[in-house]
This record gives sequence, C-alpha cells and structure tokens, in this order.
Amino acid sequence: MHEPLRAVNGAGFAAPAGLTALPVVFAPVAGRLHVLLVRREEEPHAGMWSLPGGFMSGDERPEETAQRKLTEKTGVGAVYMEQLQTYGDPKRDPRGWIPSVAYLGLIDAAVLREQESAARWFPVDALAPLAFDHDAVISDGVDRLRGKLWWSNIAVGLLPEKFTMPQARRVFEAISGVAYEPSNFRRGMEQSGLVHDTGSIVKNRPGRPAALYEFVDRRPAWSTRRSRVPATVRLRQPR
Amino acid sequence: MHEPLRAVNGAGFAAPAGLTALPVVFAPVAGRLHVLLVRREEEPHAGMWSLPGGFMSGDERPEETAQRKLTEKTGVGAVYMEQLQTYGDPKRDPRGWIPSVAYLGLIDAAVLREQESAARWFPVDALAPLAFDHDAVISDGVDRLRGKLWWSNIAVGLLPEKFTMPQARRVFEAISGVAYEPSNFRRGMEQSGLVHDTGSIVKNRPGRPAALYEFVDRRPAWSTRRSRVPATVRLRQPR
DNA sequence: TAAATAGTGTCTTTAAGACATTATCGC
DNA sequence: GCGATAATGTCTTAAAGACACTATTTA
Repeated sequence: MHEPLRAVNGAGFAAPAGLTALPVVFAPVAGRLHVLLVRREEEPHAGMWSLPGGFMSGDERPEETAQRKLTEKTGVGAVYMEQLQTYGDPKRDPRGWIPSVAYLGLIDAAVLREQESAARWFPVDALAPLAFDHDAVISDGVDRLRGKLWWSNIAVGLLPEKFTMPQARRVFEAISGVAYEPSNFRRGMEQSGLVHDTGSIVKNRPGRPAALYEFVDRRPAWSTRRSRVPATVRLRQPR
Repeated sequence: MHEPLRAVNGAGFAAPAGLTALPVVFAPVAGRLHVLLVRREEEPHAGMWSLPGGFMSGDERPEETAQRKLTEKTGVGAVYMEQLQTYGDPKRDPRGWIPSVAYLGLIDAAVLREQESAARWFPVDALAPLAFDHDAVISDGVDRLRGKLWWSNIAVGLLPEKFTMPQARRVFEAISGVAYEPSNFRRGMEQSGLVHDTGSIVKNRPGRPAALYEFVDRRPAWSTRRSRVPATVRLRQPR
C-alpha cells in the first residue's frame, strides 16, 4: 500500500489531493440504455471497468475537463452535458482525499458507431462490478436522466437533429425501460411544446411515411406542460 | 493583491488550493422565503454578506462539514440538507482555485427564533450584492426548492412535526411566492400520499379547529402523485 | 393487393380549477 | 348569536388512458 497522497496549500489549510471530473455518458443502443466505460490501466482497481474520469487542472472549468477527458479516453464528444453531483467522501478513493465531480453526458445514437477505442458501452441494467463508487454514480445518473426525460428537452442529447415520432418513442422506451402507447406518446410529445413538425417526411421504407420533428430549442429547457400543482388563487380585489 | 494559493500533491498533479462547503439555508419568515447569511470578516470581500461556508478537511464527509460550518457560524442546525451542486470555476475565488460544494438546507420555522449570532435572515427576493458568486448559488437553491416542493416531501424541513393544512399552505406560499386556493391546496396535499391526518386537532383559537397532519415518512421521498407522462402499453400477449 | 408502418379520432376515466356551502370554535 | 377560521361538496374544464380506425408506403 502506498502512502496516501496529501496536499497542503500556502495558507496551511488542508486541501484535497486532487479533484477529478467524472463523465457518466449514456446512449440508447439496441433498445437498451448503455453507459460508456473504460478499463483502468493503473492501480487502484487496475483492470476493472470504470467511468472515464481524470484529474482537473485549475485552468479550465470543470465541465470543460469532463468533456476533454471524455474525448481523450474514448474519442467521443458528448452532445449534452450537465453536472450531476460531487462525490466527496474521503474514503472513496484509497489513494487519499480525491473528490469527483460527476457529469451526466448524452450522445446522439448516430455519433455512436464512429468511435473505436478502449472504451465500451455496457447496458446499465447488467453491470459488472466497477471501480470505486462508480456503480452508485451511474445509478444517480440514470435517475437524473429518467427524471428529466418528460419534463425537459434533455432528449436533445439522445436524438438526431430531425427525428420521427416512432424513433423518439424507441429512444424514450430505452431510457425509461417501459413501452409507450404510440398515439398517447405522440400526444405527450406534442403537448410538451418542446418539439414541432418540420414539414418533411421519411420515405423509402415499407409503411406509411413518418413526419420529421425537431426540437424547438436545443438549449436546455423545461416543458410547458402544465405543472399540475394546486390552483393559485385569483386575487380578488376587495370591493 | 496576494499571491494566489497553490497546492500540489505528492504525485505531482495539480490540486485545488482548498475545497469549501457552502450551506444555502432557507426558512419561511413572515410569509416570505429567507436565506441565512453572515458578514465576511476577512478578505476577499471583507464586510460583505455571504453564505456561511468554510473549508472542508479530509476527515469528514462533505455534508458533515456543511452542517458543522453552519452550526459554528450561525448556531443553527438544519433539519434537512441535500447537495445542490459544485461551483468549480477557477476564477470564482480571487485567492486561487477553490471550488465550493453547495448544500441546500432547510429549517423548521420553530427552530428559527432561538439563534442569536452574527448570522441574519434576508428575503431572497431582495438581496444586497453578495460575496463571490453567492447570489447565483442562492438562485440555484431557490430553483431546486421550488422545483421539488410539490413532488417530494422536502417540506419536512420547513414544517414542524405536526402541522395544520392552513399552516402548510402559508409555508408553501412563502416558498413558491403564489397564493393557493385552500380547498385545492388540501386536495393536492392529500393526493400526494406524503402526509396523513394524525387524528388530533388544534383548539384554543377562534374559528373551527384545524386537523393536525404529519408526514408519513420524514426521510426524503417522492410523491406518489401520478407522474403524468404518457401511458405505458399494457403488453398484450399474442394469441 | 398484402404486409408493414405511421397517424387520427374518440369514448372513458381521472385530476385540476373555481367556487358555494357547511362546520366549529372563542367571545 | 357573531365573527373568524377550517373543512366539505360539487359543477366545470382539461388532460391522460385505452383502443378502434384510417392512411400511405414497399414488395
């Protein structure tokens, strides 16, 4: 066992031995939600699969580090990235006090095939034991993704720029793990106010051609779907 | 201007100069949502109001540090605390690279009066300029609180153990900044599945006595309120 | 024209919005 | 009894659930 890493700053305060960015990147593959993992080269946990994280340096913002580490280790760039949370238990890393800031990343299914690297996609519902506390991190990521799916345009990160309703439905089903009734799915999507018909259609396939939709805004946004909390009072003026 | 703090660990990686825990503690006071602030004693930003944060040490978990700093600086202990997010931009602190892990804390209105310290409560909708990026942190905290109010039992942290519907309504109104229609408010609360009637009532006041309610579970939980996403398909067996 | 797929319509059920009404206290 | 406050009831409106039906393509 090595001596734990330590760091002390110029003012004598205890400082973490390092700070890592930890991208948790999801993509729907073959109808199931997958997460991107790499095999660890070094101790601790050498040989185990882990999230493709890496140390931050103090000259870029954390989300930039997350993107960079992701691209360095996997050749993939995420379409969407948001902060998940920070895992800071001093005991989580045997090397010493090394908190990790986790980021939820999403990749368009189309981008997916191109990458050839040491990274591999694993279905989230059947993971081998992972390094550190990465299984808990992935679980938190899945929760966040599922929780936002119908209330935000987070699916921007999972769908191509233009997509059909059945295509979106299959992606949503991969994420949530349930099957949606097609006509109600369509109604739910349209009512969210987040997507609109582009006017063009997809042909050259058996069956009725499908209309192509796109997101009204690709920047993070919440659904306009009525939030369904109790009515606010119409303030009546005293007469 | 001082020399920026630096830290380097034993393996030569760059390390943050320190890591701070940043409690963002809310309470409803006089019908408005307030946040707990302290006046900074030291540079930078000496004399300005700020969140009661402080440096973490590597021998406790971050949420413990947040609670401890809160109590040390304000004499108050939060009923509820959850991680908000980490602010890690290297430029956010003039002293150097010092990320902060922010925590959302909530305090039962009853606990509130007891504290006498340098800390003061400020209404969140009328804040003076604050130290660092603390105004943005508070804004994120308000968003989180409002976002979870009707979908979780987060109000556990804002209400006494037993409470009446009108009492809950006034707290919810302080948080959300809107007025609710009393009977629909009641229906919404009951339908959430998070609270139940205790059977006892409050008397000794003019007016019809109010029933006392309590949370079914005081640990973090989500409402059972139907989530209102499109119907899942009942998988029909092929015959 | 058949198989395959996408899209529309609609009846039922559930929940929310907007009140009017009734109940129970202290004085 | 009266003012104050809490609780119930109910009619209307909106959205979701379930499913039958129609439309448009390729082979």
